[in-house]
Amino acid sequence: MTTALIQTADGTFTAYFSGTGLARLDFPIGGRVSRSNRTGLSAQAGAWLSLTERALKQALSGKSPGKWPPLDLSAGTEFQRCVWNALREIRSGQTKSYAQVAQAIDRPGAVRAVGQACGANPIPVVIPCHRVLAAGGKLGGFSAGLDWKLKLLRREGVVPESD
DNA sequence: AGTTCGGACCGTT
DNA sequence: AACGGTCCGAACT
Repeated sequence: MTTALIQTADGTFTAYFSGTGLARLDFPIGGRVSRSNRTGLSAQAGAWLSLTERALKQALSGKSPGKWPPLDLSAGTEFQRCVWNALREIRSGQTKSYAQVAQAIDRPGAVRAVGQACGANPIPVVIPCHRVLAAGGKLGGFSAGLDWKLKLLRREGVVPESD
């Protein structure tokens, strides 16, 4: 896997590319300053990086991200990939509850497992785990920090209920 | 209305 | 066997 840094107004993300596509995206980690490094990438990875960079910046500003590179979700279990695919169908500005997602993948009752799967999502923002709220439109949790979840949602025009 | 509590549910480690 | 990014109903303020 090759890694590459992506600078945005919100910090420096880290992207991981396998031979199949974008496999992982990390939120900025505090305090390190480095510049995007494109050297040493295969032509294909370079192209994917360009796509990722452009789409990520669009997504972060609440606009339509356009085309993402192919995603490599092979690290996940079958159930997790199922959930992640369902998440990708939630458009910007829309939200679903964990129960609704469970419903959508035809496993009502697997509500908590869905929560787990969301937390295991390797490609946040691209796979919009932040658009999944708790019942009643309440914020729910977020492994990368609730501040991120709020920030992303508000840029898409979503205002969660306060409990 | 709001709050707390308890149990049921299911995939992962 | 234990833990979640949950949910719902019951039983209280």
